[in-house]
Amino acid sequence: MDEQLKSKAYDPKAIEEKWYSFWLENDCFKPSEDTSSPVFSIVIPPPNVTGSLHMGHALNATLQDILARYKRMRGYRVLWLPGTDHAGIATQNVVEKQLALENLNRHILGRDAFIERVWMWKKQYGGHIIHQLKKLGASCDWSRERFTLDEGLSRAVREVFVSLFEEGLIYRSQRLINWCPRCFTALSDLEVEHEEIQGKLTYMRYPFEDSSSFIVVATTRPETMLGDTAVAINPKDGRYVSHIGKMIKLPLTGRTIPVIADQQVDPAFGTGAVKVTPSHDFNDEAIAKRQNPVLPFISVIGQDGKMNINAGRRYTGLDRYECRKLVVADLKDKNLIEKEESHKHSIGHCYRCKTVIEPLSTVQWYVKVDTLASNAINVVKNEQVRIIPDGWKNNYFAWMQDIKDWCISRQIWWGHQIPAWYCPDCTLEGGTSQGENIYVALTHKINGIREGRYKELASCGISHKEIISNAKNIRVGTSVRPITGMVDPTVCPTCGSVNLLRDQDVLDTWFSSALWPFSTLGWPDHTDDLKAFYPTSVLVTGFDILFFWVARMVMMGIKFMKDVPFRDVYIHALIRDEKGQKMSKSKGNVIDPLLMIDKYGADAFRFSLAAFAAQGRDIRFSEERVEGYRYFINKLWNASRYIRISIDKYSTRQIETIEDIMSEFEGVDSVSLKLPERWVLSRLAQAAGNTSKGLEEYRFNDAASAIYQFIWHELCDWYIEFSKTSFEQEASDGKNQKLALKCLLYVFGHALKLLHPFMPFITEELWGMYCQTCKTISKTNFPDQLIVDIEAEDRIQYVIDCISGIRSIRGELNISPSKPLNAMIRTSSHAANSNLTKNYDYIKNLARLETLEISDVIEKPRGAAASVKTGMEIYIPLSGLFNVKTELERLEKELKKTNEAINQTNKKLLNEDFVINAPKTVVEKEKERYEEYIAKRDKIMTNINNMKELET
RNA sequence: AGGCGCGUAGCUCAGUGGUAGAGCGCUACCUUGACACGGUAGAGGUCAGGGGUUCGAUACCCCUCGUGCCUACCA
Repeated sequence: MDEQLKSKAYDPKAIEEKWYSFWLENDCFKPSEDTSSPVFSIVIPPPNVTGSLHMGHALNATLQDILARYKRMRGYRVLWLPGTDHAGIATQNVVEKQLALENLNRHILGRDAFIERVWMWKKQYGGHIIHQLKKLGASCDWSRERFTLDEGLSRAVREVFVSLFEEGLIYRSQRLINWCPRCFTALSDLEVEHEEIQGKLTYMRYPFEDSSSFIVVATTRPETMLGDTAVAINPKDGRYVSHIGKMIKLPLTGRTIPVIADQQVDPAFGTGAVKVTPSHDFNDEAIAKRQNPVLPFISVIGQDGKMNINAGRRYTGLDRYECRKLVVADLKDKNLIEKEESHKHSIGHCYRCKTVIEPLSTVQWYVKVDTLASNAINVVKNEQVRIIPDGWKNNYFAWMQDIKDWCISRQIWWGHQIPAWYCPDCTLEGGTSQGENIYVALTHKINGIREGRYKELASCGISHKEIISNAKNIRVGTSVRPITGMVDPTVCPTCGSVNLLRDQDVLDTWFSSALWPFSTLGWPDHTDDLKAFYPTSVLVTGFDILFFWVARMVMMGIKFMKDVPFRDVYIHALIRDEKGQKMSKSKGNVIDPLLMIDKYGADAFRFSLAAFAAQGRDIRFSEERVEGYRYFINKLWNASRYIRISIDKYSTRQIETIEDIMSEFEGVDSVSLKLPERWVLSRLAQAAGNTSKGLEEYRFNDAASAIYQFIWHELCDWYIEFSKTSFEQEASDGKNQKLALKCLLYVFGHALKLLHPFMPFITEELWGMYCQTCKTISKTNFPDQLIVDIEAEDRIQYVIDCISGIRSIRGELNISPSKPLNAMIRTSSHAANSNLTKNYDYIKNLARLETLEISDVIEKPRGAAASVKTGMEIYIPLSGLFNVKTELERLEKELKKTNEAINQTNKKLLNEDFVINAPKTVVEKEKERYEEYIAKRDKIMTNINNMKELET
């Protein structure tokens, strides 16, 4: 006797690892060699290499795995390509934290040594999330695993960069950007999270130069007043128009600044007068640039978030927030604070470290996105890319139409260093040397100088080589021409100088992620994989990266592959905790998927995620439901035990393999089958159809519930119970065909296949129990084109109604299930009579009857409980332990229900408009219902009267 | 401020222009030969509120309330 027959409970731990290794060893996850098959390909949205699996990943991977496994069983050539991205800022942060523990920092190490160090870290910890995906059962082709900093992917990045630059779609520009003073880098607009906070609005008095009076401005950032270069008012604002052009003596600084006019100023907000700090506020930058001449830009805050020398000696070196306090205090001393009021406003935070971002004016690299974006809009409009559910289309369009140029340079070291070089020896049009516009800060003093223009350093006798190897920071003005190319240049193509400096910045990680759908397949080479698997079939992802990836992948795909990167985009929900809160480390409400797998098994966890994944809604994770699906697996396990026990009991021959039995059974003519067998085959067909339909339409929850419903409430609740009778009948009928046993195996085998994409482990385990030599269930065909048998469904449904009627009487009168009953059924139609008679044994056994009489001439016995159904009346004589009062109550309740139904139906039928306007079929149906209920009511009333006689 | 979504059983959620559903929980009875991680039978819902369209609305439209998210340059 083997393990299953002994164990009444399923233990996932024992088998999951075994089967995962088995699949790997047998190359089950690699695309088939058969190039004539249709192709289905998915690239995984690469998780951060620093990451560990969270619920979002688990859901994402589970859905992809379900699709991949399903399509494999459908005969597709499936590629699911895994990998991770290098997560520039996040990874660098992690390693820098490590260094800090050793009292080191990246500048001490130097760039090369630092990068070496990050690679070491990646080698040691980077496989973490991949390992977790395997625990989940993900059927990725691990032989094709990629990383955004791979040699091949880096070549793709370079190719794209150079090509976009040469086309003028990549350029450098000095403007305000979002700067994270902690990560010390620029961020794109998307990487800034806005959060509403309760702040203060400070009203400050700015006196006019002539001290005649003052103008009051309101601000949330008093410290920036040190960099103000104007006060703006709306040109239509009568209160202030006369002030336009007047000069203000800016407090604390001694500078004078003008009052200017600008349309954007809202007279209704604050005082209607706005201080303008072009260097530290995006609005103010725009106002400054609209003025003629342009307002001066005075930067008072440095990259470290501290005030710089321009802020004045008193404030230099203070943190922005310290300085704010001091400025307000100083103004108060001078009686220049009018008031402070509390004020709600939203401010930007770094998405990696949550530090408040600082707008700073710097030179950065940008991608010009307008034409790329409009193409990306078109392919969604004309459905070359489908977004599912399509509610997200609007968000996509809205974002795309409003898109601004993408800042792609980051001031960090971990990533793809920008392939651009500068020549300090070339001469600009005006005759000045480019070296005048390259500013170098050295790590230490050389020849008495620590920082300065390249030309200055060179003239102090510092060699080019020394400059490069000791540079801490190199800033290059926008007037300096970048040199780029697929090969690192060694000489300047213009002047022949060999003194080239490489751009220090790296590219945004998302820049390489945007190429993922084709760079992972080998582009820019024309590989077989690229030909076979691009465009990919579907991208499965959460909406939070719709813009980060989907949009950018579409742009890059169209641009470089001349085709969209994927046909479908399936956007799944975000997983929240039971209270609907977003899971986050800081809230401490994170549920670790691996914990769930440990506790309930990967199958139960996966199935829960699929069942949760209704379209267009967030998911509140509920552990209780996971537990519920573990029970479901246990149910399946025990159904299998029943089957194996039955085989032992009824099969005289050697056990055949499940594959043989299933194919043999396929040849059986349904005419030779009894109704329960025909019924379960039909229900299987329906379940298979619904499961496929759900998966094809990305309605994972529908697919999951179709298979759940079938296995538990049809196969187990009814067919297995019917089969007990069928087996006995076949054992005694002398033919020894064992059709029912084969049918059960056939249906069970198909059910396992239907379930396999959701629950790969248990289904493989059970499948294997019926055949040591068969191929893995993952390589069988998904059930398809099974036959629906409506007649069998209707007839068995009638039998089920009959059995339920008897069970109701038992249940409601509180009669023990073990007490055998005698039942009489009076039928009122030939069809009913013949149907029930044919299924006599099934009714008798499933309703636990001692005797059963079916006839159309039955006289209702005295003292019997009754149940009235369409076409039949069921009587259970209960002399002795019969409680008249209880039975009366039961009948009264039934009568009430029936009367309500009659009223409802009657109301409709009396409504002429309904009869005239409603479709004929609906009216007919309603009439039938009415008749049925009337007949039922009459019978119930008769029974009630009988009962009352008995009572007296 | 705009845009999007959600409000259905005690809880978590499906769903549909024509009889309101699931899982968990609850009640009663049952160690019946696959399964107590189980079986059988029950209880429980003005489908947020108000208006409109319709023969008929939980579903379609409008408004209100509640709630969540995204976008925005009100200093």
